[in-house]
Amino acid sequence: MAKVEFNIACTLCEHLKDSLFTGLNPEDLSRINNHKTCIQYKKGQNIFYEGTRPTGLYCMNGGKVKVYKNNVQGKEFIIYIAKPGDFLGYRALLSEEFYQATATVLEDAKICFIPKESFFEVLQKNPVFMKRVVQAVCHEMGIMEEKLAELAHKSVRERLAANLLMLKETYGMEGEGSFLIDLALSREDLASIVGTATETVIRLLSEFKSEGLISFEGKKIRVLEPKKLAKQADLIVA
Amino acid sequence: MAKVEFNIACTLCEHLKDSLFTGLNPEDLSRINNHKTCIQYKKGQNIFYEGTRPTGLYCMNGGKVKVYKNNVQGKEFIIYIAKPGDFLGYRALLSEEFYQATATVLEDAKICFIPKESFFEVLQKNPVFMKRVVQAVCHEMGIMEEKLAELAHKSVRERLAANLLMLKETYGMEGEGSFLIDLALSREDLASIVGTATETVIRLLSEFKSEGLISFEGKKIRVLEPKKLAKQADLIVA
DNA sequence: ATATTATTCTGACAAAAGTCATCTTTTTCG
DNA sequence: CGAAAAAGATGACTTTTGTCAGAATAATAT
Repeated sequence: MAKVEFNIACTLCEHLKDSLFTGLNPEDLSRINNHKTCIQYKKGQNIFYEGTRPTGLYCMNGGKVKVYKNNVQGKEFIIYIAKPGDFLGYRALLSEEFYQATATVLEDAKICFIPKESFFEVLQKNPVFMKRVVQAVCHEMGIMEEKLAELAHKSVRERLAANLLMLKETYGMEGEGSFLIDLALSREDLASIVGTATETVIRLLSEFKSEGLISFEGKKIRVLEPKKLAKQADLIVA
Repeated sequence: MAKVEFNIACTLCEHLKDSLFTGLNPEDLSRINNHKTCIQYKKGQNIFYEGTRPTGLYCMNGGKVKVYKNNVQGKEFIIYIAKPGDFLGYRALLSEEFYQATATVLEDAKICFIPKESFFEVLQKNPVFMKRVVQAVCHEMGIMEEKLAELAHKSVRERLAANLLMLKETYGMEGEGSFLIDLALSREDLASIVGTATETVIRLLSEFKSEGLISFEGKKIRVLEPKKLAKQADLIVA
Protein backbone atom coordinates (compact mmCIF):
# COMPACT_ATOMS: atom_id res chain seq x y z
CA MET A 1 0.00 0.00 0.00
CA ALA A 2 1.51 3.35 -1.03
CA LYS A 3 1.81 5.99 1.61
CA VAL A 4 -0.39 8.96 0.93
CA GLU A 5 0.99 12.21 2.21
CA PHE A 6 -0.94 15.30 3.09
CA ASN A 7 0.02 18.64 4.46
CA ILE A 8 -1.39 21.02 6.96
CA ALA A 9 0.42 23.71 8.90
CA CYS A 10 0.49 23.10 12.64
CA THR A 11 -0.73 26.64 13.19
CA LEU A 12 -3.84 25.84 11.18
CA CYS A 13 -4.42 22.40 12.69
CA GLU A 14 -7.88 22.25 14.21
CA HIS A 15 -6.62 19.89 16.92
CA LEU A 16 -3.72 22.06 18.04
CA LYS A 17 -5.78 23.32 20.95
CA ASP A 18 -6.33 19.74 22.17
CA SER A 19 -2.70 18.77 21.89
CA LEU A 20 0.36 19.24 24.07
CA PHE A 21 1.72 21.58 21.39
CA THR A 22 -0.88 24.16 22.30
CA GLY A 23 0.61 27.38 23.59
CA LEU A 24 3.99 26.61 22.05
CA ASN A 25 5.73 29.77 20.90
CA PRO A 26 5.67 30.40 17.12
CA GLU A 27 9.36 29.70 16.72
CA ASP A 28 9.18 26.26 18.32
CA LEU A 29 5.93 25.38 16.60
CA SER A 30 7.43 26.24 13.22
CA ARG A 31 10.41 24.06 14.01
CA ILE A 32 8.03 21.17 14.59
CA ASN A 33 6.03 22.13 11.53
CA ASN A 34 9.03 22.34 9.22
CA HIS A 35 10.30 18.91 10.08
CA LYS A 36 7.10 16.93 10.18
CA THR A 37 5.80 14.44 7.64
CA CYS A 38 2.08 13.86 7.46
CA ILE A 39 0.63 10.59 6.24
CA GLN A 40 -2.84 9.24 5.66
CA TYR A 41 -3.45 5.71 6.90
CA LYS A 42 -6.24 3.29 6.07
CA LYS A 43 -8.06 1.17 8.61
CA GLY A 44 -5.95 -1.83 9.56
CA GLN A 45 -2.57 -0.26 8.73
CA ASN A 46 0.11 -0.25 11.38
CA ILE A 47 1.84 2.87 12.63
CA PHE A 48 4.55 1.16 14.64
CA TYR A 49 5.37 -2.29 15.93
CA GLU A 50 6.24 -3.71 19.33
CA GLY A 51 9.95 -4.41 19.57
CA THR A 52 11.10 -1.75 17.12
CA ARG A 53 12.97 1.42 17.95
CA PRO A 54 11.13 4.76 17.90
CA THR A 55 12.55 7.39 15.59
CA GLY A 56 10.10 10.13 16.38
CA LEU A 57 6.74 11.13 17.67
CA TYR A 58 3.34 10.67 16.03
CA CYS A 59 0.72 13.37 16.41
CA MET A 60 -2.85 12.48 15.47
CA ASN A 61 -4.64 14.84 13.11
CA GLY A 62 -7.62 12.60 12.34
CA GLY A 63 -9.07 9.13 12.85
CA LYS A 64 -8.64 6.60 15.65
CA VAL A 65 -5.74 4.32 16.48
CA LYS A 66 -5.49 1.45 18.96
CA VAL A 67 -2.28 0.86 20.88
CA TYR A 68 -2.03 -2.72 22.12
CA LYS A 69 0.16 -5.55 23.28
CA ASN A 70 -0.01 -9.13 22.08
CA ASN A 71 0.53 -11.92 24.56
CA VAL A 72 2.05 -15.34 23.92
CA GLN A 73 -1.29 -16.89 22.97
CA GLY A 74 -1.87 -14.05 20.52
CA LYS A 75 -4.46 -12.33 22.69
CA GLU A 76 -4.59 -8.59 22.39
CA PHE A 77 -4.74 -6.11 25.22
CA ILE A 78 -5.58 -2.55 24.20
CA ILE A 79 -3.74 -0.02 26.33
CA TYR A 80 -5.03 3.12 24.71
CA ILE A 81 -7.18 4.44 21.91
CA ALA A 82 -5.74 7.59 20.39
CA LYS A 83 -7.86 10.35 18.92
CA PRO A 84 -7.02 13.59 17.07
CA GLY A 85 -4.75 15.82 19.11
CA ASP A 86 -3.12 12.87 20.91
CA PHE A 87 0.54 12.00 20.84
CA LEU A 88 1.42 8.45 19.91
CA GLY A 89 4.52 6.53 20.87
CA TYR A 90 5.96 9.17 23.17
CA ARG A 91 6.49 6.79 26.08
CA ALA A 92 9.10 4.62 24.38
CA LEU A 93 10.60 7.71 22.75
CA LEU A 94 11.10 9.47 26.08
CA SER A 95 12.36 6.42 27.94
CA GLU A 96 14.64 5.61 25.00
CA GLU A 97 13.43 2.05 24.81
CA PHE A 98 11.90 -0.11 22.09
CA TYR A 99 8.17 0.16 21.50
CA GLN A 100 6.39 -2.17 23.91
CA ALA A 101 3.18 -2.01 21.99
CA THR A 102 1.83 -1.96 18.45
CA ALA A 103 -0.32 0.80 16.98
CA THR A 104 -2.97 -0.04 14.40
CA VAL A 105 -5.50 2.20 12.70
CA LEU A 106 -9.12 1.63 13.77
CA GLU A 107 -10.64 4.38 11.65
CA ASP A 108 -8.89 5.99 8.66
CA ALA A 109 -6.34 8.33 10.14
CA LYS A 110 -4.16 11.32 9.37
CA ILE A 111 -1.01 11.30 11.41
CA CYS A 112 2.00 13.63 11.48
CA PHE A 113 5.43 12.27 12.24
CA ILE A 114 7.91 14.52 14.04
CA PRO A 115 11.51 13.29 14.01
CA LYS A 116 13.03 12.59 17.39
CA GLU A 117 15.69 15.29 16.98
CA SER A 118 13.22 18.10 16.36
CA PHE A 119 11.00 17.02 19.22
CA PHE A 120 13.87 16.71 21.67
CA GLU A 121 15.26 20.05 20.55
CA VAL A 122 12.05 21.86 21.40
CA LEU A 123 11.70 19.84 24.57
CA GLN A 124 15.13 20.83 25.80
CA LYS A 125 14.93 24.44 24.75
CA ASN A 126 11.51 24.98 26.24
CA PRO A 127 11.12 24.17 29.94
CA VAL A 128 7.47 25.13 29.97
CA PHE A 129 6.74 22.61 27.24
CA MET A 130 8.87 20.04 29.01
CA LYS A 131 6.90 20.57 32.19
CA ARG A 132 3.63 20.17 30.33
CA VAL A 133 4.82 16.89 28.81
CA VAL A 134 5.96 15.57 32.20
CA GLN A 135 2.63 16.52 33.69
CA ALA A 136 0.77 14.72 30.92
CA VAL A 137 2.88 11.58 31.23
CA CYS A 138 2.37 11.47 34.99
CA HIS A 139 -1.33 12.01 34.55
CA GLU A 140 -1.44 9.09 32.12
CA MET A 141 0.39 7.01 34.67
CA GLY A 142 -2.29 7.76 37.23
CA ILE A 143 -4.89 6.47 34.80
CA MET A 144 -2.88 3.29 34.38
CA GLU A 145 -2.71 2.78 38.14
CA GLU A 146 -6.44 3.14 38.24
CA LYS A 147 -6.82 0.56 35.48
CA LEU A 148 -4.48 -1.84 37.23
CA ALA A 149 -6.49 -1.77 40.44
CA GLU A 150 -9.70 -2.11 38.46
CA LEU A 151 -8.41 -5.11 36.54
CA ALA A 152 -7.20 -6.73 39.74
CA HIS A 153 -10.40 -6.60 41.74
CA LYS A 154 -13.41 -5.83 39.62
CA SER A 155 -15.59 -8.33 37.81
CA VAL A 156 -15.82 -8.34 34.04
CA ARG A 157 -19.30 -6.86 34.26
CA GLU A 158 -18.04 -3.94 36.34
CA ARG A 159 -15.07 -3.41 34.08
CA LEU A 160 -17.19 -3.41 30.96
CA ALA A 161 -19.52 -0.84 32.50
CA ALA A 162 -16.56 1.28 33.62
CA ASN A 163 -14.94 1.13 30.20
CA LEU A 164 -18.14 2.04 28.41
CA LEU A 165 -18.36 5.09 30.64
CA MET A 166 -14.74 6.00 29.93
CA LEU A 167 -15.31 5.66 26.21
CA LYS A 168 -18.42 7.76 26.59
CA GLU A 169 -16.35 10.48 28.31
CA THR A 170 -13.82 10.58 25.50
CA TYR A 171 -15.82 9.72 22.40
CA GLY A 172 -19.35 10.44 23.50
CA MET A 173 -21.57 12.64 21.35
CA GLU A 174 -24.54 13.98 23.25
CA GLY A 175 -28.01 13.85 21.78
CA GLU A 176 -31.54 13.32 23.12
CA GLY A 177 -30.23 12.95 26.66
CA SER A 178 -28.01 10.03 25.71
CA PHE A 179 -24.48 9.61 24.40
CA LEU A 180 -23.34 7.87 21.25
CA ILE A 181 -19.85 6.43 21.55
CA ASP A 182 -18.38 7.58 18.28
CA LEU A 183 -16.03 4.66 17.76
CA ALA A 184 -16.49 1.72 15.43
CA LEU A 185 -15.23 -0.94 17.81
CA SER A 186 -15.64 -4.64 17.17
CA ARG A 187 -16.74 -6.82 20.08
CA GLU A 188 -13.29 -8.34 19.90
CA ASP A 189 -11.64 -4.93 20.37
CA LEU A 190 -13.95 -4.12 23.24
CA ALA A 191 -12.99 -7.44 24.83
CA SER A 192 -9.33 -6.47 24.41
CA ILE A 193 -10.00 -3.20 26.21
CA VAL A 194 -11.84 -4.83 29.09
CA GLY A 195 -9.46 -7.76 29.29
CA THR A 196 -11.87 -10.62 28.72
CA ALA A 197 -13.17 -13.02 26.08
CA THR A 198 -15.18 -11.79 23.11
CA GLU A 199 -18.12 -14.05 23.97
CA THR A 200 -18.30 -12.62 27.47
CA VAL A 201 -18.47 -9.06 26.12
CA ILE A 202 -21.23 -10.05 23.71
CA ARG A 203 -23.29 -11.63 26.48
CA LEU A 204 -22.82 -8.72 28.87
CA LEU A 205 -23.59 -6.12 26.22
CA SER A 206 -26.88 -7.81 25.44
CA GLU A 207 -27.62 -7.91 29.16
CA PHE A 208 -26.96 -4.17 29.43
CA LYS A 209 -29.12 -3.68 26.38
CA SER A 210 -32.05 -5.67 27.77
CA GLU A 211 -31.70 -3.75 31.02
CA GLY A 212 -32.10 -0.54 29.02
CA LEU A 213 -28.67 0.85 29.87
CA ILE A 214 -27.38 0.94 26.30
CA SER A 215 -28.57 0.47 22.74
CA PHE A 216 -26.84 -0.41 19.50
CA GLU A 217 -26.62 1.93 16.55
CA GLY A 218 -24.92 0.17 13.68
CA LYS A 219 -21.51 -0.79 14.99
CA LYS A 220 -21.70 1.88 17.63
CA ILE A 221 -23.00 1.85 21.16
CA ARG A 222 -25.31 4.44 22.66
CA VAL A 223 -25.16 4.97 26.41
CA LEU A 224 -28.74 5.55 27.53
CA GLU A 225 -28.34 5.51 31.30
CA PRO A 226 -24.88 6.68 32.40
CA LYS A 227 -25.88 6.78 36.05
CA LYS A 228 -27.24 3.27 36.12
CA LEU A 229 -24.17 2.11 34.22
CA ALA A 230 -22.01 3.78 36.84
CA LYS A 231 -23.85 1.83 39.50
CA GLN A 232 -23.02 -1.35 37.62
CA ALA A 233 -19.40 -0.30 37.50
CA ASP A 234 -18.97 0.51 41.17
CA LEU A 235 -20.98 -2.02 43.08
CA ILE A 236 -21.07 -5.74 43.38
CA VAL A 237 -24.74 -6.62 43.46
CA ALA A 238 -24.68 -9.51 45.89
CA MET B 1 3.60 7.93 67.67
CA ALA B 2 6.29 10.59 67.78
CA LYS B 3 8.25 11.21 64.65
CA VAL B 4 11.89 10.30 65.04
CA GLU B 5 14.20 12.39 62.93
CA PHE B 6 17.63 11.42 61.73
CA ASN B 7 20.17 13.13 59.57
CA ILE B 8 22.53 12.08 56.89
CA ALA B 9 24.07 14.25 54.19
CA CYS B 10 22.93 13.34 50.67
CA THR B 11 26.58 13.26 49.60
CA LEU B 12 27.22 10.54 52.15
CA CYS B 13 24.04 8.56 51.48
CA GLU B 14 24.92 5.02 50.54
CA HIS B 15 21.91 4.86 48.23
CA LEU B 16 22.72 8.01 46.28
CA LYS B 17 24.20 5.90 43.49
CA ASP B 18 20.92 3.99 43.12
CA SER B 19 18.78 7.08 43.08
CA LEU B 20 17.80 9.60 40.44
CA PHE B 21 19.85 12.18 42.33
CA THR B 22 23.03 10.42 41.32
CA GLY B 23 25.30 12.57 39.20
CA LEU B 24 23.60 15.76 40.34
CA ASN B 25 26.07 18.64 40.58
CA PRO B 26 27.21 19.57 44.12
CA GLU B 27 25.28 22.83 44.10
CA ASP B 28 21.95 21.21 43.28
CA LEU B 29 22.53 18.29 45.61
CA SER B 30 23.28 20.63 48.49
CA ARG B 31 20.09 22.54 47.74
CA ILE B 32 18.19 19.27 48.11
CA ASN B 33 20.21 18.35 51.16
CA ASN B 34 19.68 21.66 52.93
CA HIS B 35 15.93 21.54 52.61
CA LYS B 36 15.23 17.91 53.37
CA THR B 37 13.76 16.43 56.54
CA CYS B 38 14.60 12.85 57.38
CA ILE B 39 12.24 10.72 59.43
CA GLN B 40 12.33 7.16 60.77
CA TYR B 41 9.12 5.22 60.37
CA LYS B 42 8.03 2.02 62.07
CA LYS B 43 6.34 -0.87 60.31
CA GLY B 44 2.69 -0.08 59.72
CA GLN B 45 3.05 3.71 59.70
CA ASN B 46 1.73 5.66 56.74
CA ILE B 47 3.81 8.00 54.63
CA PHE B 48 0.97 9.53 52.67
CA TYR B 49 -2.69 8.89 52.01
CA GLU B 50 -4.80 8.53 48.89
CA GLY B 51 -6.82 11.68 48.26
CA THR B 52 -4.42 14.13 49.91
CA ARG B 53 -2.27 16.72 48.18
CA PRO B 54 1.47 16.11 47.82
CA THR B 55 3.72 18.77 49.30
CA GLY B 56 7.01 17.23 48.34
CA LEU B 57 8.95 14.19 47.36
CA TYR B 58 9.97 11.23 49.52
CA CYS B 59 13.34 9.60 48.98
CA MET B 60 13.94 6.22 50.59
CA ASN B 61 17.08 5.81 52.66
CA GLY B 62 16.21 2.48 54.29
CA GLY B 63 13.44 -0.08 54.72
CA LYS B 64 10.56 -1.09 52.47
CA VAL B 65 7.31 0.68 51.70
CA LYS B 66 4.22 -0.52 49.86
CA VAL B 67 2.25 1.84 47.65
CA TYR B 68 -1.32 0.66 47.16
CA LYS B 69 -4.87 1.53 46.32
CA ASN B 70 -7.94 0.46 48.24
CA ASN B 71 -11.08 -0.44 46.35
CA VAL B 72 -14.67 -0.03 47.45
CA GLN B 73 -14.79 -3.40 49.20
CA GLY B 74 -11.59 -2.54 51.05
CA LYS B 75 -9.39 -4.81 48.95
CA GLU B 76 -5.84 -3.63 48.49
CA PHE B 77 -3.92 -3.56 45.26
CA ILE B 78 -0.19 -2.99 45.63
CA ILE B 79 1.18 -0.91 42.78
CA TYR B 80 4.77 -0.76 43.88
CA ILE B 81 7.15 -1.72 46.64
CA ALA B 82 9.77 0.95 47.25
CA LYS B 83 13.28 0.17 48.40
CA PRO B 84 16.23 2.39 49.42
CA GLY B 85 17.18 4.79 46.65
CA ASP B 86 13.63 4.97 45.28
CA PHE B 87 11.52 8.08 45.01
CA LEU B 88 8.04 7.93 46.49
CA GLY B 89 5.06 9.97 45.52
CA TYR B 90 6.63 11.72 42.56
CA ARG B 91 3.85 10.81 40.16
CA ALA B 92 1.15 12.86 41.87
CA LEU B 93 3.67 15.60 42.61
CA LEU B 94 4.66 15.95 38.95
CA SER B 95 1.13 15.73 37.59
CA GLU B 96 -0.02 18.19 40.26
CA GLU B 97 -2.85 15.94 41.36
CA PHE B 98 -3.90 14.37 44.64
CA TYR B 99 -2.24 11.16 45.71
CA GLN B 100 -4.08 8.25 44.10
CA ALA B 101 -2.51 5.72 46.39
CA THR B 102 -1.49 5.23 50.00
CA ALA B 103 2.05 4.45 51.16
CA THR B 104 2.59 2.25 54.22
CA VAL B 105 5.81 1.00 55.77
CA LEU B 106 6.41 -2.75 55.38
CA GLU B 107 9.79 -2.84 57.09
CA ASP B 108 11.07 -0.08 59.39
CA ALA B 109 12.11 2.74 57.10
CA LYS B 110 14.21 5.88 56.92
CA ILE B 111 12.77 8.36 54.49
CA CYS B 112 13.83 11.87 53.52
CA PHE B 113 11.24 14.46 52.56
CA ILE B 114 12.17 17.10 50.01
CA PRO B 115 9.76 20.02 49.78
CA LYS B 116 8.06 20.53 46.45
CA GLU B 117 9.69 23.93 45.90
CA SER B 118 13.25 22.69 46.29
CA PHE B 119 12.63 19.72 44.05
CA PHE B 120 10.97 21.77 41.33
CA GLU B 121 13.73 24.38 41.52
CA VAL B 122 16.42 21.81 40.81
CA LEU B 123 14.23 20.18 38.19
CA GLN B 124 13.75 23.42 36.32
CA LYS B 125 17.31 24.62 36.60
CA ASN B 126 18.82 21.34 35.55
CA PRO B 127 17.66 19.96 32.17
CA VAL B 128 19.85 16.88 32.48
CA PHE B 129 18.16 15.95 35.75
CA MET B 130 14.77 16.70 34.24
CA LYS B 131 15.54 14.40 31.35
CA ARG B 132 16.58 11.64 33.70
CA VAL B 133 13.34 12.00 35.67
CA VAL B 134 11.26 11.91 32.52
CA GLN B 135 13.10 8.85 31.35
CA ALA B 136 12.50 7.11 34.67
CA VAL B 137 8.80 7.98 34.69
CA CYS B 138 8.35 6.70 31.15
CA HIS B 139 10.23 3.54 32.00
CA GLU B 140 7.91 2.98 34.96
CA MET B 141 4.99 3.47 32.66
CA GLY B 142 6.30 0.72 30.42
CA ILE B 143 6.37 -1.60 33.40
CA MET B 144 2.78 -0.70 34.17
CA GLU B 145 1.70 -1.46 30.62
CA GLU B 146 3.35 -4.83 30.98
CA LYS B 147 1.51 -5.46 34.23
CA LEU B 148 -1.80 -4.44 32.71
CA ALA B 149 -1.47 -6.93 29.88
CA GLU B 150 -0.37 -9.60 32.34
CA LEU B 151 -3.31 -8.97 34.63
CA ALA B 152 -5.70 -9.04 31.71
CA HIS B 153 -4.76 -12.35 30.20
CA LYS B 154 -2.69 -14.48 32.55
CA SER B 155 -3.95 -16.93 35.14
CA VAL B 156 -3.34 -16.34 38.84
CA ARG B 157 -0.80 -19.16 38.83
CA GLU B 158 1.16 -17.51 36.01
CA ARG B 159 0.94 -14.10 37.66
CA LEU B 160 2.13 -15.41 41.00
CA ALA B 161 5.13 -17.07 39.33
CA ALA B 162 5.90 -13.90 37.35
CA ASN B 163 5.67 -11.72 40.44
CA LEU B 164 7.90 -14.02 42.48
CA LEU B 165 10.48 -13.71 39.71
CA MET B 166 10.13 -9.94 39.66
CA LEU B 167 10.55 -9.78 43.42
CA LYS B 168 13.55 -12.06 43.06
CA GLU B 169 15.09 -9.65 40.53
CA THR B 170 14.68 -6.68 42.84
CA TYR B 171 15.04 -8.15 46.32
CA GLY B 172 16.80 -11.45 45.62
CA MET B 173 19.93 -12.31 47.58
CA GLU B 174 21.93 -15.05 45.90
CA GLY B 175 23.27 -17.99 47.90
CA GLU B 176 23.82 -21.70 47.19
CA GLY B 177 22.48 -21.35 43.65
CA SER B 178 19.15 -20.03 44.86
CA PHE B 179 17.71 -16.64 45.68
CA LEU B 180 16.16 -15.48 48.93
CA ILE B 181 13.54 -12.76 48.42
CA ASP B 182 14.56 -10.34 51.14
CA LEU B 183 11.09 -9.00 51.88
CA ALA B 184 8.89 -9.90 54.82
CA LEU B 185 5.63 -10.07 52.88
CA SER B 186 2.45 -11.49 54.34
CA ARG B 187 0.40 -13.82 52.15
CA GLU B 188 -2.19 -11.07 52.13
CA ASP B 189 0.31 -8.56 50.72
CA LEU B 190 1.45 -11.04 48.12
CA ALA B 191 -2.18 -11.54 47.15
CA SER B 192 -2.51 -7.76 46.79
CA ILE B 193 0.48 -7.70 44.49
CA VAL B 194 -0.79 -10.53 42.31
CA GLY B 195 -4.37 -9.31 42.37
CA THR B 196 -6.09 -12.32 43.87
CA ALA B 197 -7.45 -13.74 47.14
CA THR B 198 -5.17 -14.59 50.05
CA GLU B 199 -6.36 -18.22 50.12
CA THR B 200 -5.49 -18.65 46.46
CA VAL B 201 -1.95 -17.39 47.06
CA ILE B 202 -1.52 -19.76 50.01
CA ARG B 203 -2.68 -22.71 47.96
CA LEU B 204 -0.50 -21.88 44.97
CA LEU B 205 2.57 -21.20 47.10
CA SER B 206 2.27 -24.61 48.71
CA GLU B 207 1.90 -26.11 45.24
CA PHE B 208 5.08 -24.37 44.11
CA LYS B 209 6.76 -25.58 47.26
CA SER B 210 5.76 -29.19 46.80
CA GLU B 211 6.94 -28.94 43.19
CA GLY B 212 10.32 -27.88 44.52
CA LEU B 213 10.28 -24.44 42.87
CA ILE B 214 10.43 -22.46 46.12
CA SER B 215 10.95 -22.97 49.83
CA PHE B 216 9.99 -20.96 52.89
CA GLU B 217 12.50 -19.40 55.23
CA GLY B 218 10.70 -17.78 58.13
CA LYS B 219 8.40 -15.21 56.52
CA LYS B 220 10.56 -15.08 53.43
CA ILE B 221 10.47 -17.06 50.23
CA ARG B 222 13.47 -18.67 48.59
CA VAL B 223 13.37 -19.17 44.83
CA LEU B 224 15.01 -22.51 44.17
CA GLU B 225 14.29 -22.96 40.48
CA PRO B 226 13.96 -19.62 38.68
CA LYS B 227 13.91 -21.28 35.26
CA LYS B 228 11.11 -23.68 36.14
CA LEU B 229 9.25 -20.81 37.75
CA ALA B 230 9.66 -18.82 34.55
CA LYS B 231 8.11 -21.71 32.66
CA GLN B 232 5.14 -21.56 35.06
CA ALA B 233 4.88 -17.87 34.38
CA ASP B 234 4.80 -18.57 30.66
CA LEU B 235 7.88 -16.45 30.16
CA ILE B 236 10.65 -16.99 27.71
CA VAL B 237 13.57 -18.52 29.61
CA ALA B 238 16.72 -16.65 28.73
C1' DA C 1 -24.85 -10.47 -7.43
C1' DT C 2 -22.87 -14.13 -5.27
C1' DA C 3 -19.26 -16.49 -3.08
C1' DT C 4 -16.24 -15.99 0.63
C1' DT C 5 -14.83 -14.47 4.81
C1' DA C 6 -15.31 -12.19 9.10
C1' DT C 7 -18.10 -10.98 12.85
C1' DT C 8 -21.75 -11.71 16.03
C1' DC C 9 -24.49 -14.51 18.72
C1' DT C 10 -26.04 -18.65 21.49
C1' DG C 11 -25.64 -22.90 24.12
C1' DA C 12 -23.21 -26.36 26.73
C1' DC C 13 -19.63 -27.34 29.47
C1' DA C 14 -15.22 -27.15 32.14
C1' DA C 15 -11.91 -24.82 34.67
C1' DA C 16 -10.40 -21.21 37.50
C1' DA C 17 -10.83 -18.61 41.26
C1' DG C 18 -13.57 -16.46 44.99
C1' DT C 19 -16.07 -17.00 49.38
C1' DC C 20 -17.08 -18.80 53.75
C1' DA C 21 -16.19 -21.51 57.66
C1' DT C 22 -13.07 -23.56 60.67
C1' DC C 23 -8.78 -24.74 62.68
C1' DT C 24 -3.86 -24.21 63.63
C1' DT C 25 0.15 -21.66 64.19
C1' DT C 26 2.61 -17.26 65.00
C1' DT C 27 3.03 -12.86 66.59
C1' DT C 28 2.11 -9.10 69.48
C1' DC C 29 1.59 -6.79 73.58
C1' DG C 30 0.17 -5.80 78.33
C1' DC D 1 4.80 -15.23 80.50
C1' DG D 2 0.30 -15.79 78.75
C1' DA D 3 -3.90 -13.88 76.64
C1' DA D 4 -5.53 -11.92 72.56
C1' DA D 5 -5.04 -10.94 67.93
C1' DA D 6 -3.28 -11.74 63.53
C1' DA D 7 -1.66 -14.69 59.96
C1' DG D 8 -1.56 -19.02 57.75
C1' DA D 9 -3.64 -23.25 56.21
C1' DT D 10 -7.30 -26.37 54.52
C1' DG D 11 -11.86 -28.07 52.99
C1' DA D 12 -16.39 -27.48 50.88
C1' DC D 13 -18.95 -25.04 47.93
C1' DT D 14 -20.50 -21.37 44.53
C1' DT D 15 -19.87 -18.17 41.05
C1' DT D 16 -17.63 -16.32 37.35
C1' DT D 17 -15.52 -16.64 33.28
C1' DG D 18 -13.18 -19.01 29.53
C1' DT D 19 -13.42 -22.43 25.85
C1' DC D 20 -15.31 -24.94 22.22
C1' DA D 21 -18.73 -25.78 18.80
C1' DG D 22 -22.02 -24.37 15.78
C1' DA D 23 -25.49 -21.18 13.70
C1' DA D 24 -26.91 -16.68 12.01
C1' DT D 25 -25.80 -12.36 10.24
C1' DA D 26 -22.99 -8.82 8.16
C1' DA D 27 -19.18 -7.26 5.41
C1' DT D 28 -16.06 -7.68 1.57
C1' DA D 29 -14.21 -8.97 -2.64
C1' DT D 30 -14.45 -11.01 -7.19
